[in-house]
Amino acid sequence: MSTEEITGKLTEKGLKVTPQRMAIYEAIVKLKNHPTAENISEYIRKNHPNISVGTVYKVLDVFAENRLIQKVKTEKDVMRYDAIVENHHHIYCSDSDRIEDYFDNELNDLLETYFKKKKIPDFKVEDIKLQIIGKYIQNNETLT
Amino acid sequence: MSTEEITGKLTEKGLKVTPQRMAIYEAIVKLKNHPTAENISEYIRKNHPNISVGTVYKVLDVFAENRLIQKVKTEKDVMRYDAIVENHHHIYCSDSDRIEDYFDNELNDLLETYFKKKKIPDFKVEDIKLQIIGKYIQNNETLT
DNA sequence: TTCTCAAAGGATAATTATTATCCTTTAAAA
DNA sequence: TTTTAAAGGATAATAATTATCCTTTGAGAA
Repeated sequence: MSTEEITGKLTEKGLKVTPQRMAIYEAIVKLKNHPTAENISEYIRKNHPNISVGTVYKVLDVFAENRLIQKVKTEKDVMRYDAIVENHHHIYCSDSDRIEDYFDNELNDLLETYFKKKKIPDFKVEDIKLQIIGKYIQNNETLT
Repeated sequence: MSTEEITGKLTEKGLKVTPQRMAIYEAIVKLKNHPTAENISEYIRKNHPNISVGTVYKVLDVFAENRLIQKVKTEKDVMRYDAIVENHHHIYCSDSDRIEDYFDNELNDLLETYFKKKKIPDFKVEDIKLQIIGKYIQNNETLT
């Protein structure tokens, strides 16, 4: 993602463009596996050694409020962040902290259709997210 | 849920039956809206004023490990707990901390069928949970 | 370009939920 | 009844996050 694109996203939301925000946004995009605030801090420290941890948290909050990123729910007590805000789901590995994005428009359509038919009383559905929990299988059986 | 039933659940898992565990299990069952450890502490304090907070956390962890209860993922930094371990989903209210259970076997079948057909490469699905996010609508318009 | 100032950042302290420690108590099997 | 590993209580420690408060800066106005 280019500097201009990020600048665009920020100004679009009426947010000041600062080097800190640029660096943090870039970091979330670049870091895979839905980084924590600490992952992000560590990553940006390489090129911006003087961005404080507090700032990282503040910026992440501002971004989440403005739907530039989203928070990812986990069973652990660390928050994780996702640069992708388009409708998608998450694959949780049940024996590691790996979290992958899962895109599936066919599934989205299926769910939309389903909940259009099957209403939940007194409730207006805004969004549906799947947590797909399971295990990654290494095909290492042929190796020793 | 009766004392005998709870005792049964504990012994079934090879867990010692203690007054603390009984009280905590009862509390989770009784408290709606997926209580936090603090909600539970507060609740049991009425009848068991000397159960310490540490014990509540320890017991909740033991219960979760033994699948007597489950942890509920939220975007906040407090863990919440659910006495229901059967396959079900959660409805998250987007403007309060309300979390409701959602049971729907038709939906479960639909998802099972779908993921039987549509494999995720190198991944074995163990469980699928929906987070249904939206708003409860009060029908108070006729009232003033 | 310079000025202005609300918004943003830095450093640090404070908070909050949770976990660890360590000694005491107790459930439950012998 | 005895035994003992497991469980609980009190308290301290940890770790993630939030608040504070002063300084700096982005960006619009002059």
